[in-house]
Amino acid sequence: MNTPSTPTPVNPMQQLANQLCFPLYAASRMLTKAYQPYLQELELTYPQYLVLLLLWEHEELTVKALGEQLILDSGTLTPLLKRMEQKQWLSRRRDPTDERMVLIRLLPAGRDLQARACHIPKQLLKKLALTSTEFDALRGQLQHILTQLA
Amino acid sequence: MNTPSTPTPVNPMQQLANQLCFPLYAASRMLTKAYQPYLQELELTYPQYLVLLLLWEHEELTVKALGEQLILDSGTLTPLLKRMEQKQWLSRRRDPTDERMVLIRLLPAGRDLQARACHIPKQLLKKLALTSTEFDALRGQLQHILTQLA
DNA sequence: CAAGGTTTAATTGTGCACAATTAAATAATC
DNA sequence: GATTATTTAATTGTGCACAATTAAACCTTG
Repeated sequence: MNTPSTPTPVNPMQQLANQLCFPLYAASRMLTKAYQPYLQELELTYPQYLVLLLLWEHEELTVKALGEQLILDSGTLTPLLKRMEQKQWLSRRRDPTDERMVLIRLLPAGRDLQARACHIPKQLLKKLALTSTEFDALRGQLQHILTQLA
Repeated sequence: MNTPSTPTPVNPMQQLANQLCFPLYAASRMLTKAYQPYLQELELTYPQYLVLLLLWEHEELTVKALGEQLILDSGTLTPLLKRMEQKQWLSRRRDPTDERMVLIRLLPAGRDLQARACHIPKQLLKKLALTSTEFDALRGQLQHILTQLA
């Protein structure tokens, strides 16, 4: 009872790309939500947490360097960093030797968060419940995708 | 030359969870960007495209059903669907038999997009450059994560 | 050293994403 | 059948995410 004038196309959601891209999109959002209970205690969002991860390593970074590491532009970072500045977690100042650049420096209150956040990765790993093998495979494939789409 | 009073913690970004969660977060955003050139031609965003994928299959769905499939709540969907309604891709009306529900129905202009979008999945697959084996493994692992975090 | 080009952030505007609240309709229970 | 509880969308408010533009500082090259 299918009229030849309206050929039923392949079930669109069953298309291979959609079977991968939607789960990736959804998993990313679920993951952010999984962090939420831990980050909320620290009044932190996931992107802000990523900024701190980098500052805990380097103490001082330019906006550009942060943007390159996180693949985020100044349109995202500038207001985010201003919010973090207001909470005294970091400072923002122009580089005196090159006024184009803005130096983001970790402040004591931001350093203090490190100890309070150090348990988070372990909690997340537990939630994910991946074997070591699965973990490595997934990381590798995500890296492949990042490389491909870079 | 390391003072014992400041024990250097494990490089935070090297923590296992961060080596997985950040790539997942980044890959998801890169993927959305990879769709952009194709979707832009159709004046469509990625979440709007996902709504259409479902409507191409079902013609009419409630907001609740869309939300369950896409893991999005009315706070996200209501304004998104209103924008799509304005473009005449779909209609929104209360279910007469249960006024709590809003029925989203595909309109002709929304149906027309199906033919214009049908090449997109193949283009994306090409960009991802995954072998069939990698593809299945990745899909399975993302599914695992979605299940774990559900 | 002046003109033109490049680099770096900030700004502007649009569109998710989601928590929390509200409000209306329906269902359940007494 | 009125009371209470549940379901469903909409609303409100905050915070990304990103394209496009702007503006200042710096660099280059003639």
